[in-house]
Amino acid sequence: MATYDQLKRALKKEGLRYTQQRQSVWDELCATNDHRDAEEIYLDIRQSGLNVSRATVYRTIDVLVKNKMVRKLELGDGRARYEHKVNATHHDHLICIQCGKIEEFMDEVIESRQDEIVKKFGYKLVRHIHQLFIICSECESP
Amino acid sequence: MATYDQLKRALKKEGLRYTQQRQSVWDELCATNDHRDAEEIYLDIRQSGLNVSRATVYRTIDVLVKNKMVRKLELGDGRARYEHKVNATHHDHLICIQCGKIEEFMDEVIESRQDEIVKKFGYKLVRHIHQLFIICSECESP
DNA sequence: TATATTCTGAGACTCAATCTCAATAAGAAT
DNA sequence: ATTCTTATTGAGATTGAGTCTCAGAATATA
Repeated sequence: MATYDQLKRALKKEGLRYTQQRQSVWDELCATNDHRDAEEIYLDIRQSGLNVSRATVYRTIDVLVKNKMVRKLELGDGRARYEHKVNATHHDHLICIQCGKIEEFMDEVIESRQDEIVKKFGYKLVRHIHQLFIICSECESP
Repeated sequence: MATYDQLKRALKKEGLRYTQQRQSVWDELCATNDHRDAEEIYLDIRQSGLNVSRATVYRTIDVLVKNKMVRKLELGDGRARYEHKVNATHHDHLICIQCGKIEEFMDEVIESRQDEIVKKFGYKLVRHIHQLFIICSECESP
């Protein structure tokens, strides 16, 4: 497993033990490039024959997010989505308000404008959320 | 009251009755330029001697948001914030992750880049969220 | 192997937001 | 103004994502 060491390292850094359940959560997150919520991840783990509790799924995801192995997406609908960051470069999201499809975009001009804005205020940028809510081509003309 | 007609018009458009409670919620929202959550607005209404239930506060805010009289802000902490849009121009937000202070910014370059990105995908932009989470100058060097 | 410590899971709990439904109020008709 | 119809309100129940609890299980250390 390619991401085996990465998990072990993160857990060690946090002073946490390496367990089968934590590996299962990480494996499931890496299994797809989807943007799933915690419940979907929980169900997909059970689907694959393993048994990890909801509590452990949430707890493990928190550790992974803290260690930047997983990104948490807040779309404003009350359910956070998660995506693994293995081999991923920075990007933001386009979200179809009809079908829920999520796509990624990245724009250097926007990135640098953000830095300038924050600088002008005399602040320090920690992170940003940039989401474009759209109607995708399939939903527009089905 | 300057915003009396605006409320009446919106309610009529929605086929809803004009009531004292709905006026109170709208008044309270217009009373400040803060970014308050529903509970704060509810408490501030009670503070001012009026009595409107939490349910009515939530229900009225929904109508106001739908009619673009109020903007709903999702900061990812589970509590939506609201700001009235009387005499307001479009802007996005800078949020201090230390003290919670919210400031506004607007950048034409970013706005047009957004349009171009969406256009390139062949999609239709409906709305966007752009939030810069920062540490403000007071929090950085207190 | 014994002992200490962390982890897990089931379900209780939290909290913002929504829903229910009987009582009340608004608006229309007379 | 009074009556009638229908929408609105409020108190509290409910929902649902996420967190917490704690006894039992698993892991690490002596």
